[in-house]
Amino acid sequence: MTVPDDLSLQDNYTETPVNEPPHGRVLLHGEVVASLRTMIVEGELATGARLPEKVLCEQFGISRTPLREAMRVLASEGLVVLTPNRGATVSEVTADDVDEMFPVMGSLESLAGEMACERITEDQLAEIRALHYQMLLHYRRRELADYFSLNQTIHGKIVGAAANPTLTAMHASLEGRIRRARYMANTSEARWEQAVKEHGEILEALETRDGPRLASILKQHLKNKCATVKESLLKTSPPMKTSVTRNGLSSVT
Amino acid sequence: MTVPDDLSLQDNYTETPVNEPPHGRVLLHGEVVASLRTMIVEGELATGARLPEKVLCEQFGISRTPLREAMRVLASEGLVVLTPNRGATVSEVTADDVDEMFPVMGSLESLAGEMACERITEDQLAEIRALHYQMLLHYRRRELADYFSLNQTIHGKIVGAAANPTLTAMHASLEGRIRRARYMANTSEARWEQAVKEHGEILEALETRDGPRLASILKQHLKNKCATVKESLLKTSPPMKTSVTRNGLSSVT
DNA sequence: TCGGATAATTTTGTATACAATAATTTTTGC
DNA sequence: GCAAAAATTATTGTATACAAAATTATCCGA
Repeated sequence: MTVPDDLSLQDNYTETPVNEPPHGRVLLHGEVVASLRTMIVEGELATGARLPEKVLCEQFGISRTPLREAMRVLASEGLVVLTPNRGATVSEVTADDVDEMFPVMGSLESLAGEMACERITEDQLAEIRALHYQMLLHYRRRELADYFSLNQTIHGKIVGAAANPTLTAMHASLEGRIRRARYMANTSEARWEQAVKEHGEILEALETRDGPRLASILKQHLKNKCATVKESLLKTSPPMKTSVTRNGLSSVT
Repeated sequence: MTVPDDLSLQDNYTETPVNEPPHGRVLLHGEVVASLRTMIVEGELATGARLPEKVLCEQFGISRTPLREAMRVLASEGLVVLTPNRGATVSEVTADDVDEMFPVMGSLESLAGEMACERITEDQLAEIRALHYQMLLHYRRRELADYFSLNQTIHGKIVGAAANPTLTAMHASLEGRIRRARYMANTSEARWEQAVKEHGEILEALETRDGPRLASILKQHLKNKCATVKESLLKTSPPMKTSVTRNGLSSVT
């Protein structure tokens, strides 16, 4: 399997503090960071994959300077590991990492829920409600991927409703790292049903602006999600190795 | 006022994922990141200060390449703002930022407290106890700077006792950003007394391994700290402007 | 003298060059 | 034929070069 090798730099955006460029043009490394971040988080670049500069430079059509800047940033985000004189690889996600990340995610979302109850507007609530029922539809139809996508969106909207940029940034960063565990496939029917039930309670707590209740539901919801992921990690065979080559991304089983 | 201009690169360390270098030598940009991060967090480089590449390169004795890499990393940490074609400046810390950061800090420390109660060893507890009573001594003697320093250390030790690297990293990053508000000076006597009282309760909760109680004390403790900082920010005159020059850091009132 | 336009200078963003380390291949000795 | 050593190649880390943008200085007119 091979994907197109021209990763031309469209207008991806970064949340890194970069002021508006006076003349339209933007920093190259930022584009590359956004691109590679997506590729890593979405699993297009597998865990452990080497990231040779020359190849990536050719694919992005840039020189080594901005590419290397991007690598340093991704390393500081924990998505990439740098080994001096031996370059960069996509970082690994161990079961221990998952075990660490979820409690933190639970705290962040719990806070988000509490703040969201104080600040959410009727419009934002209506949006979340719509997403919720759309998600329920996907659940009925057993459309797992669509379900998960909306699920993420809803959690993101709740965090957004908390209107706290620091919280949003930390949540986004951690969410990206957690997403890499890609547990989606192996969710048991019972776990799924339970998650849907919790989402109903989440909406209810939001509607009644019951901050403490929402906080506690979200914390429990995340605890269950953590258990789901760990079950999945145990069952799943180790992820396939992909590598970056001149011809694009190729699976090497 | 001027400080020495040779910021030679000793062995500062980064928590960025960088494997051991096979041959002792380490990545230059990492050293610079650590150095500049400290300078920004400790307030040696004032909020809003421009960071001209040429000057910093001379001071660190390196070329622009690793310096610029360091700038990108600091930008991704939120300590520096990049404006295309106009370079880097130390980011500002507004009252709104403080208002955002503290609730998140409250959540993180609250989680840390809960986990610490589950995992803390007798040895770690003894260490914190020693630090606590040392801190009380500084309080009695009205040694504010020493008090604050130990205070930070204790909070850090509690987070460390939670034994969750993700949590530790996020806490450290946020702690650095909060420290920049440097509220220390204007803490009222009443606030100080209250904080000391809470620290007594913190130690008590740790000793009895009462996770929920510690979590709630810490959350309240951070809420009060937030109020202290905001009082202080209102009272304080805007911070003096320092700039980076060939001769070191110079105050320009 | 002041304001605005133009020119010189500085600073930045990206590309390339060069040196050092690591990986690979070839050679050599047994 | 195989293992170890040597030589070759590739890759990385840092420094420099060059072009584009922004800043500063200069000039000119009123």
